[in-house]
Amino acid sequence: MDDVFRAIADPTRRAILDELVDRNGQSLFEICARLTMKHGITSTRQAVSQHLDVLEAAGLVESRREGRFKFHWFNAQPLKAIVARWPEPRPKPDQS
Amino acid sequence: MDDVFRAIADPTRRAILDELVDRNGQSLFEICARLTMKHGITSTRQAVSQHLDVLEAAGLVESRREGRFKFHWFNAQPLKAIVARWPEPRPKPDQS
DNA sequence: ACAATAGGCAAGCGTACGCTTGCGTGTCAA
DNA sequence: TTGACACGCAAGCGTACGCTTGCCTATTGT
Repeated sequence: MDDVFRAIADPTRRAILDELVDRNGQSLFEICARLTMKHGITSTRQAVSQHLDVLEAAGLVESRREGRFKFHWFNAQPLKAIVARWPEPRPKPDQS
Repeated sequence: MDDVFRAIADPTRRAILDELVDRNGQSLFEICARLTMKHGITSTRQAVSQHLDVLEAAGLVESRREGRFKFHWFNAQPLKAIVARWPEPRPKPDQS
């Protein structure tokens, strides 16, 4: 659970999730290309690969190796626990 | 929006939100006491104060000064945009 | 076979972050 | 008035994080 919060703390990783939602099952190179094209992120392939490792450790991304490609899929389930954690408390009283 | 992700990335700040949900409108000292009692967090008052600044910058906490006390209230609204950001994409195909 | 492609591993670097420490400010009570 | 209490400000420190660089492995195509 801690890993999920850490994973979505970085803007580049959030952009990766955005791109996987837009097109699921991308390879590492596809993700790199989309990050530079659509988000202006010029990070190296290794940097993106490390981000994907963090996302995968958080359960937000699943991957599968096929030949020389490694495809990545988004998994939204860990995010749902975030909002469920903090229910609405008694509201703040107005100053009077 | 970026501030929200950064704010909930830290476990101490998440514990602060937990305590504010449990009892809304606490002062800084109350929060410090609860963190040590219920979470084993021994951070200084200044550390907790800085955490509250981050939470307030993210819109997750509102505060009001009354006399020599500063009371804090939780605001869950910024959290709702998180789950709404990443809708469920086409699912990952099973290997066959 | 051999070159090109897709990706992995590990070390190093700079910065940001969480935290402490020391001191200052304002409020309340005796 | 004076001391105690609740909190703020700012500088410094150590660590973790994001990123690069260099080199290596494996798969594909010609």
